Amino acid sequence: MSDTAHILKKHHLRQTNCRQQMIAHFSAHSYALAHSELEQALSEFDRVTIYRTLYTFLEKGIVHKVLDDAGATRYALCAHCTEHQHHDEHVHFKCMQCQTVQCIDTISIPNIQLPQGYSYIDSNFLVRGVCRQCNQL
Amino acid sequence: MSDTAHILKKHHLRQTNCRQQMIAHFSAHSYALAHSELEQALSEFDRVTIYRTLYTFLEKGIVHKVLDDAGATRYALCAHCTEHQHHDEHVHFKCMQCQTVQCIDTISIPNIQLPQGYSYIDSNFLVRGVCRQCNQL
DNA sequence: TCCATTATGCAACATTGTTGCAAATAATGT
DNA sequence: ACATTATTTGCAACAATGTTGCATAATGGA
Repeated sequence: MSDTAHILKKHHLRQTNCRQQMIAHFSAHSYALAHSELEQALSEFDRVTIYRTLYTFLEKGIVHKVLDDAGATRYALCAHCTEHQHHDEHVHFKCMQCQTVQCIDTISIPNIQLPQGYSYIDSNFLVRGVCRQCNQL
Repeated sequence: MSDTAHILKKHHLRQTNCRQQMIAHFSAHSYALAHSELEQALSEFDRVTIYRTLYTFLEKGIVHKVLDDAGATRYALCAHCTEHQHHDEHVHFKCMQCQTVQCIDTISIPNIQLPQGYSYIDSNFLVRGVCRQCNQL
């Protein structure tokens, strides 16, 4: 069974063309994808289907949301998420030159001490800078 | 001279009704405001004017962008920003109950060590949880 | 008060995201 | 292989968010 088929099966999702291709597309890219990029790359599917598939993947813990400083939400494959809980406490890095956003799995988000009375659910850490590839130009 | 007038003068901006009221509105709220909230509160002004004023304020370092996990961008007054550089390395806290996003000035973003080859510009740290007010219900 | 510059309002449009419903498809059991 | 059922998809329509061009109005300085 292919990798993409396996991921779908693991999460009790039906094997559909759109889902398989979306997972394949995520796997083929090391950076977070915005809806618009998926729409362009997978133009045989309807915009709405892509939105709904992203939503399904989010729910099941297949992808996680990546905040960007410029409007559109991006998504990236989860490494360790489950249907019950996302575990994405890693840093997201946005390169201001090539505009890509990637997950930096090697740095975990430092623990912070919230003020009295605040409780913690999760967090999202976006670092902006210039990535290795762009720095070497 | 009023506070709002002073802020505009400091940044060499003309004193206009919309700008003054926007700054006043920001000052009156301890949490980050989305465009839609400003539009509702300042309905005498055009949507476009509010967008452009936000853009101007961003440029001048009067407000900073606050990332939210749900679509729309929010903005909050800067404490220490200038036209030349934003200094917003504090934590933003989103309460999942009342949905407000506030700046937590008392916690600064911990320094993180990026992988080799990456350079740092700035960062944006969003913590999701439940705020003090909502926890006390 | 006049003038040059800048800001605003309006219209039009582009992008992003959502909802309802009918037709197509996937999984299941026979 | 086929029929049944539940789910997914495509389409249409819409809502929300964000952008651009241009004529008019307002601001600040001479």
